[in-house]
Amino acid sequence: MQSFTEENYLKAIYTLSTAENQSVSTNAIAEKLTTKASSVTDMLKKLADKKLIHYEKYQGAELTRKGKKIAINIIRKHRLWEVFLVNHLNFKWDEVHDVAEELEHINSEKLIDSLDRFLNFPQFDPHGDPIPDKEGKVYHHKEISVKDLRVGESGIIVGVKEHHPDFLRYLENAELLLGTNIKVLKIFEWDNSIKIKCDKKQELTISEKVAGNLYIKKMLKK
Amino acid sequence: MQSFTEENYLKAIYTLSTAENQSVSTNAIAEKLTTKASSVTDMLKKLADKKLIHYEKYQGAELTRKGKKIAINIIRKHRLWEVFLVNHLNFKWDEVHDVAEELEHINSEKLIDSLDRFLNFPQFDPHGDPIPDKEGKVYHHKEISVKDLRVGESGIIVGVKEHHPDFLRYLENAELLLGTNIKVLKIFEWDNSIKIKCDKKQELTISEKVAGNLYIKKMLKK
DNA sequence: AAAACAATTTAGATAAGCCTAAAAATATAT
DNA sequence: ATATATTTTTAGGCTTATCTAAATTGTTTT
Ligand SMILES: [Mn+2]
Ligand SMILES: [Mn+2]
Ligand SMILES: [Mn+2]
Ligand SMILES: [Mn+2]
Repeated sequence: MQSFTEENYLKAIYTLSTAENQSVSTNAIAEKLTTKASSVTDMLKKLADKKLIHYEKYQGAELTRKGKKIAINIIRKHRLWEVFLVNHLNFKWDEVHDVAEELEHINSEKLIDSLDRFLNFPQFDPHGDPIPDKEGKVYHHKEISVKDLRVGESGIIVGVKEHHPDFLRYLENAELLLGTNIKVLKIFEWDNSIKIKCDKKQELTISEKVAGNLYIKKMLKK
Repeated sequence: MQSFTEENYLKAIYTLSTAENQSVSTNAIAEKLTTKASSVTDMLKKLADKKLIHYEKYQGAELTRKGKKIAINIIRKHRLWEVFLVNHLNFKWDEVHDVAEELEHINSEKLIDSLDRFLNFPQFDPHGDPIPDKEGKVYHHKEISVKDLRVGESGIIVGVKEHHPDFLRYLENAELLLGTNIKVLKIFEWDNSIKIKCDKKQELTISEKVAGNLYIKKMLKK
């Protein structure tokens, strides 16, 4: 059993390493957890003692199999709670993160398995992120964004890269929600903004930044 | 805002004082929280500094209005989560306490208000204990037990005094659940055990201890 | 009222998690 | 290859919540 703090470090290492799939630097962890590098060093020693990470001085940290399992389980809990909050307690997708950040540390296998069943074994959370299964298997989708589409091509929104509440509220306002069909009508070379058509209804122009943060599943042309 | 630990002290003081409605002793708190008296003294000083309790050396502790409000709110959260676990996640009433003990510390007003609405504003938890409302009002029932009935009188089970899982499982096995109608048929002077009839079905004999831990609402004779 | 006993507080430690400032190691630029 | 800059670790402290052992206060008994 490990403390909230240890769990947060493991989760941080996991999310930072999947991005690069190798050892994570002290500074990167410190930034992620808004703490100081010296605090991180202390904790890395402790996690290494517990065989939850591989750690060598100045070489950064990498999760062991055991550490990875714990990290994935916390993410599983985080995302299942987010589904609960949105689907049953009327939270908006920009409001769930902080509460889920607390709920993810509740320790009860029975609780989380029952919640999973209650929610009907969801595959994705409200942001389109995959929910690891009980055994810790995670389905990673391919991370194609609207930026990867050419004029005339279309796709369905399946997730968001950035989770900032402001971005989520922007999307909600523009009715760019998960499941929405998008067709690229025009790309403005000047600033790489993109004119799109949604679900055969509205046309709108989105910035390059927005386009890069909208994950889609590419549709076959017809 | 206060730590989990502080919240647990406040809750302990609250539950111990409603029993006697006056100041709570250091030792009583220590026993309740399975910690040492010296640790309690330290914490009482701290809670007094924060104006959450009234405390004078050697004189025990009493909640201030502010401390009481926090304590009641934690109990509200504990009981609402218990309702959720039993009614929606298929927990048995003897399985909910430990998980609720963790969930009660999650801090989000929106969360608990939404949960309350989702559960349809329940008045009682799975053990028959009253759920304080948003403003902190608690309905206390009169705490009449089966022991207070005379031969021929009857009542409906509305709660349990003791919450030990073994006791709860005994009740479940004997089908002595909330809402069950009980009529006292005979009292055996020898050991004060009581022969009762439940819901016009079975007859059974319960011990004095069981009778004293079963709260009932007395029914008018007919 | 003094002695004996019980309850409570104080003194002094410990462990977790964090911090700042300084030292050491590594990476980058000239 | 050396100097400079960056990253990381170490040293030394702080806070919270614990503990044991000793001292103090309060309560009972004789
Ligand atoms: Mn989240
Ligand atoms: Mn999410
Ligand atoms: Mn309970
Ligand atoms: Mn209960």
